[in-house]
Amino acid sequence: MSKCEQCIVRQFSSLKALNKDELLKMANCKTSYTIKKGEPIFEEGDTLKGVYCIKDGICKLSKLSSNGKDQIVKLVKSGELLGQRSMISDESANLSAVAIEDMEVCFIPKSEILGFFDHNNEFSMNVMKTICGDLKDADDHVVSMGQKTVKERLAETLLYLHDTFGVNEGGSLHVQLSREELAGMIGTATESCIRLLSEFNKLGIVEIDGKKLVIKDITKLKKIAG
Amino acid sequence: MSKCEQCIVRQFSSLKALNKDELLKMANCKTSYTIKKGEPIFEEGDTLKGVYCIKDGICKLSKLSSNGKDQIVKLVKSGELLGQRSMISDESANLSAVAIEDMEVCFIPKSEILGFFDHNNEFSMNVMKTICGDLKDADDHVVSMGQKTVKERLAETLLYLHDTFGVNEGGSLHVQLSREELAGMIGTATESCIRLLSEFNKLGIVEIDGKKLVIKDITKLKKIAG
DNA sequence: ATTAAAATATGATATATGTCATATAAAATT
DNA sequence: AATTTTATATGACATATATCATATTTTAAT
Repeated sequence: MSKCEQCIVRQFSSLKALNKDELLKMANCKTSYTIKKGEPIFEEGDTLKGVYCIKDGICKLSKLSSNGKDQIVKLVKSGELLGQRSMISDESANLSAVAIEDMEVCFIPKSEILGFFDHNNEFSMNVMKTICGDLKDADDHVVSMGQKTVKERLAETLLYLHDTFGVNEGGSLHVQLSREELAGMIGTATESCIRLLSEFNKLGIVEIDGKKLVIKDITKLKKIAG
Repeated sequence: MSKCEQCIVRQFSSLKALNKDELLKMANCKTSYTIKKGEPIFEEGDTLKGVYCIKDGICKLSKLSSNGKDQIVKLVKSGELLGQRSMISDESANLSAVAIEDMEVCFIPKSEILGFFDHNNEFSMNVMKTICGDLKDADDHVVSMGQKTVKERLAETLLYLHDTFGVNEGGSLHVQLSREELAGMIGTATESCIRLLSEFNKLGIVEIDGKKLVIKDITKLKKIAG
């Protein structure tokens, strides 16, 4: 069982407010998991008994719509916590969390986290700020979905992937989504997504090599995103 | 200066956790406003120096998109607080709040609210739960925007207005939005919104009398909303 | 290595939605 | 009451996007 003190998650998440004692206590009750690409951490409707610390890897948070398609609401990377909202609202998960690359996560039981809430004000405030940030992002997402065209949203999404998750050696976006997943982020049909990517490719904005996408003209992309 | 103890807002909002002393203290530093239909409470980008208690009336929270149109993200009614997120994130307002009917609101300075945060755990927890509820709603909103057609979203929105704000004597929806505003909620052009309303009218689903909309066949509407 | 399955790509076409023009109705102003 | 402005409504048309079909490429399974 590894310690929580040196864990990368501490530096970024609300957990940075925890002191040595609290971290030790947490290390004792956590469970570590490895999750393979494509596997779920939890599914919408699941009753979560705690939160998940993402130590490594990236996952998608999505929800199945009545049309049978998955809308991806958010991507989450290492250093973040999953399931905070469900825990606070005391509701089942509203979204499914599925790994889009191999992941390492730790599960921390609800009781432990709720204990921190009562005794560590800074921690509570951190969680609250995180959720407020998520709310702002979600509101902006609604505006974008309601007012922008698919093309604008594709441009916006590519920029988001670039800025949030960075690029590999060679310059391709680090997050490698299938066309279906990319379409699921944008809120469009897979074919439309493919077509627009081809268009961006022909315009010299994006270079396509299978799942590897290289942004060649970020200025144009920003102009399109509006 | 009226008291906060009997105020309707207390029953519904996070403020129900406040004790008599806290309410008295709050009553002493609050300012009451009357806001006429169409007037803003605050605009996106404004620096808020506190939160607003909605005592009476309804307002829209919206954001201007790069296409020059306003997307309405949420409607807020009496019993709710405005500006909590900005206060916690310590950021300027992300959305504009504009009255869609005459309103009575009270302004409570930031310092006052932040004091409650430190000393009243139940209050903090209430605020957190409210914001978590907003986040869930916003996520669902994103899914709906991304995956549903304009017709489905119109049906959904009419049902939301019906269920959340109720109907007048005569059965018409209590919230009376202009067609432009309704379109702004759905994320579509005003003409498309008008056209689909006409279609619903011809199908006997909605009765139209100017701004007054009566839902005649809620079952069909639910079926369309999906 | 061969085969099967899945993902990507593209064309053809249907449909939904946006835009522009214009008419009518309602509301506000003089 | 008359006039102007604004909101609602509808038609005509352009465009964006979805759907269906099919080819090709990539990945997985045997």
